[in-house]
Amino acid sequence: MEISKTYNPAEVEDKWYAYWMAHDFFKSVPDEREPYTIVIPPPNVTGVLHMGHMLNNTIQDVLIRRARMLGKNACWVPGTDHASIATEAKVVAMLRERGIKKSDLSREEFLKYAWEWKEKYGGIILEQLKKLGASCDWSRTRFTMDAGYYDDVINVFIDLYNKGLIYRGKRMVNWDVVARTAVSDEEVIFKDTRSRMVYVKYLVDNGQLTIDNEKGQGTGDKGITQSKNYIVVATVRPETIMGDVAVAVHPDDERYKHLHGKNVIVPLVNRAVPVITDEAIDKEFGTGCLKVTPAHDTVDYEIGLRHGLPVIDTLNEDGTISEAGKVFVGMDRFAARKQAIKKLEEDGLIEKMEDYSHQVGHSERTDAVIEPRLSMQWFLKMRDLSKPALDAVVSGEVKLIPNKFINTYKYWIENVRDWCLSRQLWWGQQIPAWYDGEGNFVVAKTREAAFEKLRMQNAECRIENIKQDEDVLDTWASSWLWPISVFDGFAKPDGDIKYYYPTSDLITAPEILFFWVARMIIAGYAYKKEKPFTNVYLTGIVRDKQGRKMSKQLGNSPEPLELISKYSADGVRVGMLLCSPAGNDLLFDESYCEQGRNFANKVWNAFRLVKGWTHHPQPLSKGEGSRTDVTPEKNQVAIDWFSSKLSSEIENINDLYSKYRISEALMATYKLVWDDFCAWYLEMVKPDFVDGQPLPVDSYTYNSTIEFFEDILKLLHPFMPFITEELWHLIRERDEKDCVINAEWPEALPSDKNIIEQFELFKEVVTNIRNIRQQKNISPKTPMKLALVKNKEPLPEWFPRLLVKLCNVPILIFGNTYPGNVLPFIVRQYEFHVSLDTTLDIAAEKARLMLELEYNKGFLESVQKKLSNERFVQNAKPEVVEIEKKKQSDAEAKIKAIEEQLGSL
RNA sequence: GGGAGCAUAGCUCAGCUGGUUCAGAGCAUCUGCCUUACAAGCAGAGGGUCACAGGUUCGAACCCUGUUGCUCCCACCA
Repeated sequence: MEISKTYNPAEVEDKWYAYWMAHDFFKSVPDEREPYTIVIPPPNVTGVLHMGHMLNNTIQDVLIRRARMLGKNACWVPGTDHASIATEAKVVAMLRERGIKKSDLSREEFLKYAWEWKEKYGGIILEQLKKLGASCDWSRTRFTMDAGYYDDVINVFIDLYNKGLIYRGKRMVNWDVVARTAVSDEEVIFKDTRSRMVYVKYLVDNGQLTIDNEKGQGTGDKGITQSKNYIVVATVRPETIMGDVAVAVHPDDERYKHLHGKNVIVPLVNRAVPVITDEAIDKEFGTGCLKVTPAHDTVDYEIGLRHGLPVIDTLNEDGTISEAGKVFVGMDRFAARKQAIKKLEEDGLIEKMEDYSHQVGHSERTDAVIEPRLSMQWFLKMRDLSKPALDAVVSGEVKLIPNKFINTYKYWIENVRDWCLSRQLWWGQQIPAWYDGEGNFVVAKTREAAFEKLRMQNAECRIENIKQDEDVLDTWASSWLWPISVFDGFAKPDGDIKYYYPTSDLITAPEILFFWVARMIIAGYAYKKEKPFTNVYLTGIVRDKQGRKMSKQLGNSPEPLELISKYSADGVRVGMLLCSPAGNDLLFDESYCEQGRNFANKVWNAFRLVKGWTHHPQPLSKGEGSRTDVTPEKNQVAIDWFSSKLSSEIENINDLYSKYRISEALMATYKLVWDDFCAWYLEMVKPDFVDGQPLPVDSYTYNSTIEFFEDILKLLHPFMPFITEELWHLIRERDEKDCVINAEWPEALPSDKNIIEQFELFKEVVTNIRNIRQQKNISPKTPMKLALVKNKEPLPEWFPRLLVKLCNVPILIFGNTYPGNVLPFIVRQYEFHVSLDTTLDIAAEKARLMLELEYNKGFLESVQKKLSNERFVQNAKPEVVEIEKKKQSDAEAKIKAIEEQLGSL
């Protein structure tokens, strides 16, 4: 059978994914085993796979596959999030392309389009995950707007309302003028923005008064005191001037004391407003005067409340100036800003303008500049509800990995503010509040239930006149129930949830620590009296090589599916993990995927080698036949060594997994396979050729090698599920259900430290000899002769025959050297000579030895210095002193040997 | 403005309670090899004042202080 020289992943991947599915290997049903559960962070239903998903889901799949192999009942629940704002925006855009305006549609019509969209595009991202190899239990796929899920969200809302934790009120909220909805504090991104600070004159109402506005009155550099009948207010939002209802100064500000209680004229609209005093004013900022616009600024709103000021809302929900603004009505806020400046200039009311850089809130979804806006919304009181979620993380009941996020988390919870739950959108769970049109409202699940309640407040109320709240809930008010709802935890508290909850690990991005993780923990304690998961693994952000976040706009993100077709799913998975240290951002580069692909190919070729062996069905006894150069005795060392090495590495790998150092676990596996297994083990046991034919391999060696290979496939499987499954079936005849996906994770047997140590010595000798070949330009095919000249302890008896195998150099002489030219080298306390046919460059050799001598003398000196330091000998631990003493004697021996060599030259 | 974290080879990172081989890995680089598993490979080599400056200690990449540079989080300074 001819096996391709390179691994061809395309058909292999589809074949095995279908095979796993057909055999229900991803499916989990509760049983007597220990559960291992992951709920996927549900991607937006409109989403397409990006590199962040690739990383996140690769890690989840690695963990779930390993758990499955460890004999746990592994359950990975997939699904999607309805993502109200994002999806609604996409549907609106799609309708606009078709010439349909959202405003022309009824709610029902719009939702019909939205659901059509969801049915058509909603599954794309999940299909893409399958290409990556994600072993989710697809039969459990959930969507946050599924009927049952929808009910859970509504029921929780009603419950929280009944407990007095949800209230409705007119508050200052973050308003997204593009999406025309309120958004939560977490959805506001502050960005450094350059604006113009405009210094606007507000004339004092009483023409008699003169005010001095200059700092350092009369003594400043200008030397001139100007008297003015105005005060100057600094603002970056002159378009809000029409909403001004006062000018505030600090009560202690000497500059303005004479104005307390006076009126000033608001420009543009010529309204007289009082000068008030408030502690909240920063005397140092701007001119120390604040224009008070309660409708459009949080601070101003609070000042307004304290002083009983009116609220003039000059903005429409789409960000245009409202009727109440009186001027620039209907104009967009930014156009109005320009116009206001122009008008103020014309009126001579601008003192000066400055460039000003500050943080401005933008909508996470639409990137529109957020307007603080007063509006009627629903809020959830967070303080008491979040208390258990704080304790859980602080006590370590829920672990954050890496734990540097604990501080951030703590700070957020401790300072959490009430959560604005309502969104002025249609796509989402509609708020179950009902109004009778006369100022009464109730919260109830159905119209009928609402009617019953409303009748208590308003006997006249008629069922056909009551109206449900138009708003929907924030998306996160549904996804915070994800770990409970995906198991029908509300509807069937004694069902699957009992088995799977709390889930094991949550793998997600730190960006949504507050949005989602914190709130899931809150909901978990509120509704299950228990944490939703034990470990939260926070992945880094995928960036490009220049450290920029990958984004569509920058166009710096590779297309994941193209990467997969180029480098194979296994290659890309390995590539993602190679560059993702735990908890740090990763600078992604395609070359990592190339490395992953090359690694897959290496494994493939190791298989080709083993597959090409012919082997005797029975172990051969010694001396049987002439072609039995390869005997079990000869390979015993290699087998013993690798067996020990394998076990100690399994231990190491398990330890790394337990610390969630996935990238390092991969690297340890990589080196075990590439270096230990391929470069050393296989090189030692592979058969020699006689007459162009490889000698048969004895069955003991053959079977051992196959078993090692199988263990290696198991260790590789979480990282490279496809190639390992393919090889699992090629390497041995299997039953239909015998797959690596459900094979048992290899056990670390007791390993022989001694043989591992001996082998390290062996490797050093081999490297030295190969180095000499390289230096002297001697082909590996040319046999060389080696002498062991000096040794304190005997070499393991197997050295000579394995040296022949690996570097074509037998040790022929012990305790003596060769006549003629020899090249010496020292490994630990052993001195070797290689016999050379070529003449030796004495001068060069002397120079080399002198260098080595000098170096060792310096080293010895530093060790002696340490040992002659009394305080070191007294204070250091005895074993440390012992080590230093050993270093001293080794160095002395080495120096002596070098000197002897120099003498003999 | 407040807080957190980071700074180790050209790149990405390890380095766990200060003390094993005068600082490790992978990739990249350089040199020699198409050696019948693999050139997506083999063999070998080079490469670091552990950001900077002080301090503690017999001993510091590691602990302390300061400086510089980067990143992230939080925050209503108009």
